[in-house]
Amino acid sequence: MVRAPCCEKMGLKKGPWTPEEDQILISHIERYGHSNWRALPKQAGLLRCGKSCRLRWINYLRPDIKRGNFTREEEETILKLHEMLGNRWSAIAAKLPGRTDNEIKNVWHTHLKKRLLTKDTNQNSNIKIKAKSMKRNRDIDSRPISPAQSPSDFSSSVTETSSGENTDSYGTSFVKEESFTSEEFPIIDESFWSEDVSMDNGNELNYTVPADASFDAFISEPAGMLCSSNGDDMDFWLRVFIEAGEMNDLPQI
DNA sequence: AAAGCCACCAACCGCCAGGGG
DNA sequence: GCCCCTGGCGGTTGGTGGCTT
Repeated sequence: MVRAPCCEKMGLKKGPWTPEEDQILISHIERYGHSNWRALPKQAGLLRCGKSCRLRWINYLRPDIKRGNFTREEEETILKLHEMLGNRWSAIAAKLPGRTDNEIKNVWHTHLKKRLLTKDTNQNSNIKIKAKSMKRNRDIDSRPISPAQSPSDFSSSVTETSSGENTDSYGTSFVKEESFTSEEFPIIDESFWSEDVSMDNGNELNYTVPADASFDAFISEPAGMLCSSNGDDMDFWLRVFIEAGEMNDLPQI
């Protein structure tokens, strides 16, 4: 049996918000702000718990909320960011002005996940990508290691070309080879990472590289997925699957 | 026309981290 | 260091409306 919700316990209202409640909440926040969510409903005269008020405001009533369907660009951004960050909806939402984590989560579960699954199936689901040969349209030297570039500007989503080759948004080309799983990735010296955010994301391993790490430093390490970040801002990331011993295929820095 | 199914999405729940006493 | 409170997050649920049979 589930624990009785706090709202019910206190005789507070649950369920969909009425326009009247919305108006009360908006007026109150416009006038007094929302320094204390717990106290807010009482002050505003709402029979809701603070949590419910906060959620309603954050996800629906905030003036900067962007309504309407997600654009193709927004969906692509979500896919890229999800690939990088996993289910960190708030972090993804931070990169999409006017969109909420809840909204993004819903879009992911209702549209994007299915799209991804379909794509995976079509592409022979078990295929993993390995950076066998890398060609870049841009000189990798010109890429900032320091987080000064916007993520959308520097994200790299893998798409498949008609020739079966995969390219990212920079034209980095990947050759699909045999399948291999996370267990087969070489072990990384954990002392290298300033912040251990490693996680098992399906068959992939994700790591965060210190923002000030030199590119030399991290390509010298065999890795699954490599990212660089600076705090919350994931400004640069490089998606490479590298096998030990194949570093020669990487461009010289 | 009615029933069943499904997709969507707003809202809720439980957990966790951070801050203050 | 401990406890409590609060905000924030991600997972899940349930109501609603549209579609199919």
